[in-house]
Amino acid sequence: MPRETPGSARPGWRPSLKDVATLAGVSVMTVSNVVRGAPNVSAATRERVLDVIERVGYVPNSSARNLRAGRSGVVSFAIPAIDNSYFAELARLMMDEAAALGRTVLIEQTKGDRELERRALTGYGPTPTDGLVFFPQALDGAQVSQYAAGRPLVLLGDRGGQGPGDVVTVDNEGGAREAVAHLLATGRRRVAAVGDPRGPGTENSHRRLAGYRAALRQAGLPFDAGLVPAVASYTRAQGEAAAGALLDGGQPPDAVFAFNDMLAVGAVHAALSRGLRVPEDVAVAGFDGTDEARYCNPPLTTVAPDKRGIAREAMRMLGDRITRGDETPYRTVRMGHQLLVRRSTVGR
Amino acid sequence: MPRETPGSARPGWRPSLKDVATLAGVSVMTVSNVVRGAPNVSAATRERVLDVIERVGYVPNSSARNLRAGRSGVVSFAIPAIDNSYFAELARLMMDEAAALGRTVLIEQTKGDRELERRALTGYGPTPTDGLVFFPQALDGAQVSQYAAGRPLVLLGDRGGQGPGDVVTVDNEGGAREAVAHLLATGRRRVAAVGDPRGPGTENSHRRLAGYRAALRQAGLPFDAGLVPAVASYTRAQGEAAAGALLDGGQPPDAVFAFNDMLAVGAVHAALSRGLRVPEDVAVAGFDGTDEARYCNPPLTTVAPDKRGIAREAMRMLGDRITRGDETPYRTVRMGHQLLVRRSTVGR
DNA sequence: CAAGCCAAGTTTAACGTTACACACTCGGGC
DNA sequence: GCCCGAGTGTGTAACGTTAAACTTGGCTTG
Repeated sequence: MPRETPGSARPGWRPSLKDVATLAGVSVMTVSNVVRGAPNVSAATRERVLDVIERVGYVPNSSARNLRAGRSGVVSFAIPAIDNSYFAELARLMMDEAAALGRTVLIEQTKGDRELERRALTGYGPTPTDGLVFFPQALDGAQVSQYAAGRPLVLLGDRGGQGPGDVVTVDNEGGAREAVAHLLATGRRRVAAVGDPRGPGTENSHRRLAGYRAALRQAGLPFDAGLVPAVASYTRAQGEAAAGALLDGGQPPDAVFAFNDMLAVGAVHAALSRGLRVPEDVAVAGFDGTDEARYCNPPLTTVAPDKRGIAREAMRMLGDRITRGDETPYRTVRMGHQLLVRRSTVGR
Repeated sequence: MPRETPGSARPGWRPSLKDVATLAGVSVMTVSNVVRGAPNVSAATRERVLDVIERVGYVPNSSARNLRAGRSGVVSFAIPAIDNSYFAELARLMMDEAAALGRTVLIEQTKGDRELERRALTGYGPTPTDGLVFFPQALDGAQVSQYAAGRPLVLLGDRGGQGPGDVVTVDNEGGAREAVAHLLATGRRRVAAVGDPRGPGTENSHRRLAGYRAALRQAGLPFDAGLVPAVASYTRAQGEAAAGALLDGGQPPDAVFAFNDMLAVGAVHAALSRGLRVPEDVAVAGFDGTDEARYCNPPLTTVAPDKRGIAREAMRMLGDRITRGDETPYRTVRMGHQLLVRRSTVGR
């Protein structure tokens, strides 16, 4: 299916408006009008131009368009890792919501790296983006604020008070408290918390840890630092390692609350591979409400944020900032969550 | 952290080279030279310019750069769904490999939709891309060839003979055959194949089905269409439904070979939730070698393609087409795979 | 000491697109 | 017969960046 080429046909060559115009015997503007569906083009002319476009395989050059328009219609979704089921599902929803608003999503992996997070925030990089939805991990509020500097920004995850952008979050502390309270209600007394990322870490982790402590307090149980191991990342492997170490210890827990579903899946695996029964010997609960947790064996009890709601609100707020150049004070939206009780904590 | 703004400070305003130049008292080209690290700038001048850049928060406009350069450094990775663990893992690797080559990856979800696949191929859309790595699902070779028309293209997955672009694949038929042969070798006699997407579907599925049939043939077993249900998508839910229906039938299988890990996870879930034991009552094997399969309970036997190799080769070949305008005949690279035997087929 | 050369800049002209202002040609109303 | 407006279409300038050609002045070199 060879394409016609008015000029020299260099390898990567693509026809421009000008080429189409020449071939169709009209001006560049008329072709542009046809392409954009603008008025003031007769049916006959339109037909002729469309023929040529079809014939030479013209596709508008989005770089030129973006330059002209001053915006690209692309928003970045900056997350630690796309192969974390929660982020994969969230990414899918973000793309859906963005598409509904006529935007495209560019996924950027920050891997919890300061420099990569900085780059995502500043908008450095080969793709022009109009703003971003950002899940911070390495950077604190002040740094985020400094680097983003005026770019439309929506932050995912808890923030104490005013953030450097709009915030969409769930009640991390409440969700964690409910999950742990549920574990305690089923008679567990040594509940481990897996996911504390020592040091600054994400605000989310701190909230979930706070929820854990609150649940213990309400039940009149002491906080035991020995039941709260550090993890290097929120992966299945780290969950297995951390839970495994606890289970191999002198005073193993009778329940594990993992700060996300990846860790929880790892914890379940650690228990089962040691011949322990879940939930009889050790109950496991997670956070994220991923599909993976649902299909885990046993199915995983988990705190499920309203992911679609998060995606919808994030894209809506970001869109407002972009199109309206919205200068109103930053808002925080807290989406709902649900404790999905499954067999990993209550058995059959 | 307010930024200095020479002109009027409209909401979405960002400083350009010109603004920096004015403020620094040099020409635009000098600023450009500083930014790009080009020579012929004195240390003093460089210093002064960098100061201003820092002060006003200048970030290069990539639309203008891309327009000027005629390419964007962005490649698209078009897949059916990012929340399929295999694609999520592959996406991560693609991004890593691309970054090593100085490129960025834009993930596009086609959802097995003809129109979305067409858009990905033509490069329509707000983001300029230099080419794409494409996992076809709805479109056949001729259509792919027509729509891509000269764009650098790497196809993922089996193709009979010459494709409309470079091809990176694994031995789907061989992998499937090995997996099924393994099931048969453990004494299974009624092996179901879950994943046949009736109609055209992906070439991969057909190859895996061919491998399944080949293994049966080698073992002298008849092909039973009743053991090969259709699925609507390669998801956990479809795997559960398809396997569930088989297990609830009059002549349930004693093993299930699922065409990907998502389906396999669903199949395991279907079996366990019916009180069946895996692998004692029904063995389950998958395809993809995802991390999720490894952490499944019981851990899932799966055919693991060399995903990193796939990502590396795909990006390398695509890069060659882009930078060298490579016009050599299309090549096909077949990456290795490994049958990872785990407890879902052999027990303890 | 003229010729040449180098470093440190500047000027110019694109890349492809589109907003805006302008031009032309018909019919029809007065 | 002249003007007006609607319907079509064209020309110009600008978006921000950079390759390439050009300028300037100081310094080496034969």
